[in-house]
Amino acid sequence: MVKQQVERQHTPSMEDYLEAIAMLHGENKVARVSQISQKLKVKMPSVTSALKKLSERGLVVHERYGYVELTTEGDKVAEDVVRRHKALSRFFTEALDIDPKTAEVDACKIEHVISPLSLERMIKFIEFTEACPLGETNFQKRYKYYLEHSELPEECLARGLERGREK
Amino acid sequence: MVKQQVERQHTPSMEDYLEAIAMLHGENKVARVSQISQKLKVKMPSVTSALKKLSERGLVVHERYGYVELTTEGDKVAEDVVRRHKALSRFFTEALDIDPKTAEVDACKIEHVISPLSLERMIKFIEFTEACPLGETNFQKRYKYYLEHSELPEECLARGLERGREK
DNA sequence: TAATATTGTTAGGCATAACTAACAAATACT
DNA sequence: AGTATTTGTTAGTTATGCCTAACAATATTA
Repeated sequence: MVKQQVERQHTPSMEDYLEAIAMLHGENKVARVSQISQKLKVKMPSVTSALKKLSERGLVVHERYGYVELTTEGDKVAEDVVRRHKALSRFFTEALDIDPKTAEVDACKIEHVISPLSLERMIKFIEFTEACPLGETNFQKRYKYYLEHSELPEECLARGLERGREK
Repeated sequence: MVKQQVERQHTPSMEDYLEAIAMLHGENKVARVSQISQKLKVKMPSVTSALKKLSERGLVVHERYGYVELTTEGDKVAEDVVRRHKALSRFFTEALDIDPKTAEVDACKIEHVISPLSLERMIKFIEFTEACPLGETNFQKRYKYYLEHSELPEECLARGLERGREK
């Protein structure tokens, strides 16, 4: 009788603002409207109006012409976005061998929509492949060979395993 | 001097409509406003207005109170969305061992934002693991063991490989 | 066929989230 | 200190994409 699926609390846009503010805090100690604007590639008035909404929701503190601070709650949300972002970016680069730039772009989009379960599985995937590379039969090595040559590496063929060929 | 990154042609919402219409065509031969409405969980007026836009863009043919058809162009777009959807869904279920329902939900979101490269890599990943399972040292088997037990399977430990421990 | 139910449309409203133009405050420079 | 530049805000516009309410066409059925 109660709403089953919890609605996402914040929009992708709001998450982007929080993430940018958190990153600027990490880089420069402080966050300013102009910097947020640059980082997110939106104009300053967009930032001002976003900050107004985030203030109302108790996620940031921002007084006119001043620095932008995250509240405890805002920081919690921001850190979670950053966590998702990093996990995705890492999964794309390390597991799928995607170039860092594309991985970044994709992480920026997907971080807002991926389910907690899928994210967790990607993290587990990376953990596992790192913990269990099995030396030269290394899965990732074989996978990357396949990516580069578009055909299977020898280890996959040279064992006379006829599994799966013609039924 | 020319725009580097090609803007996405259609919004997630428009892609959803096209995808739904293509699916209904597959299921029922015809697509109607009420069915699209049900499938996408939006009200009928939202469908009507979306169809108007899609008509203007030459992606669907829809005359008042009639069936909805895809143009050649519309079908091309729809099929591409479906392709992305299926690839993602498959990657989540088969590579990450995620339940089909969550995989569907995530595919529905991510299909609109993932880069062609990342998608292609996920497809390659599945192709590779299927073509090269390496029998009992099967990567996926070990990965699933790790998921279930939260610790590494014996094959990963029982080889006296000290790689990476301390330094 | 006339009444009813279903389906679809139109009109109008609302929230999000961007934008430009104009103005105001703060900072930097001479 | 006074002017110019940078930074930030306000006001107003636009586009997307949903919604409800009211109405219209189509389909069903008594």
